[in-house]
Amino acid sequence: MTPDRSPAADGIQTPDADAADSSPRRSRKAAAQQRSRGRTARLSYEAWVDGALALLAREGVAAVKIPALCRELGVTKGSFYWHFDDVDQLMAAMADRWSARQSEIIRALGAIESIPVEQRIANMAANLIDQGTWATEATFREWARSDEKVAATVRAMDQQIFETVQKAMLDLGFDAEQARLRAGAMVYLGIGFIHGRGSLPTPTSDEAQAIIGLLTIPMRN
Amino acid sequence: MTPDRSPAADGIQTPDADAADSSPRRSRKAAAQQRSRGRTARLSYEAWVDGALALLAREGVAAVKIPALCRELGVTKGSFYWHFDDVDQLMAAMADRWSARQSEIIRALGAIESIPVEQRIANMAANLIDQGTWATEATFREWARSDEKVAATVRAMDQQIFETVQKAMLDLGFDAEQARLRAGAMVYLGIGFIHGRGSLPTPTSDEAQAIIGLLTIPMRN
DNA sequence: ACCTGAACACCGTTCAAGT
DNA sequence: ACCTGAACACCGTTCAAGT
Repeated sequence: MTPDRSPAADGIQTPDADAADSSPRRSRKAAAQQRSRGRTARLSYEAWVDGALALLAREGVAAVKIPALCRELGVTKGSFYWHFDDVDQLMAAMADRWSARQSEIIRALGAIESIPVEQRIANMAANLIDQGTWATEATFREWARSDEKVAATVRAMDQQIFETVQKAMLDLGFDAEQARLRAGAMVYLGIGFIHGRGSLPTPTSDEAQAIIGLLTIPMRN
Repeated sequence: MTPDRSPAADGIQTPDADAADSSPRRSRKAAAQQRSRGRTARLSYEAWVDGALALLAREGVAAVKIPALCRELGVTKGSFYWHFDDVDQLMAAMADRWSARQSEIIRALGAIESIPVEQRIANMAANLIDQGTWATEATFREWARSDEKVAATVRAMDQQIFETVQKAMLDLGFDAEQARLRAGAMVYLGIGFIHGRGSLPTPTSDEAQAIIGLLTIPMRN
């Protein structure tokens, strides 16, 4: 009921912090029961999340149902509730793992100093257009609308992307306000592409390049 | 399964054509039974759709359940299935009515010849930022991901908006390719704003104006 | 023509009982 | 520590029967 101010929503998250504890949102039940054997419990937990992500990738969001997951893993529904408090917690765990991966990709793409700034942005756009990325992204953003935990994860990712792009804009020589404005436009453009592709023809990478050009080198025209 | 190339998705739809038949997707059952009394059947049908839209506006997408709707209208679940084949058809009917309204608004905002082109675009942006519009839009776009009929309706709307903006860009003096590119960027930006607001701070109308400026008058800088 | 009432399948959740 | 099996509430859908 109260707005969820989870620490993950408050800025750049260090991907390693998430990767270190690979099951940050696990059930209170499981957490309490874990101390004695640790290993088996954790493996089992990861198997659930991996299975769910596999189902998601293969058959879409509508297929992620507890009975289907249990059939896949060869257990009964009751077992699920030993590992998770409810289905929302599964979703949060899936979102955590996926966002840790994405977060690492964004960080890597933005950090390579050896390539020019504009190329870094183009790489991020290419990553977005890549099928597989946008499909999973769209699914998680859809979930975010009905689950505050997932929403917080998505917010943290958007924030990280925004800050990465903003820094790139500053590196290009724009002043603070112009950098903020242009970075915001680019992030909204990317989000719009994720949701809008299907309504309008998907831009080719040349066209994507041209649109990025509009926002990065306006004085050339 | 096959990509839905419904005629409505292929270009500008005349809003009046939609408005004339106010229940274009009604149940095959209802359509067959309507000839003798017409009036009462239609009123009842509209009451269902209105009730569902009211529920949607008041309590969000998760609250649009058949039992809740029936409670509100004071009937039993069985009654619902006399008017509709299934819940997807209700959604399609809701989407139709809402998109007819939005379509008319867009058409009106784009058509006023007396005001300058840039102002027309700014008006469309203002309509988008208006709360109420974006909330309902986000909900329908969410539904579109799991319902092909709703998806077709959303596609038709995006297409109409794109063509309106593209025409505005041509009026501003851009050549065909630049107009297409910039209009595409603006539409994706708008869609991104609908889904992304919440992740990033909502732009003020001044900021929105500045972003539009980036895409409409690049040579000024 | 329009609605009721009862049924059925399916999903999320709980929990006592097993090993 | 981890899982089974059976139960319950809830939602979508069907359909014979009422008026």
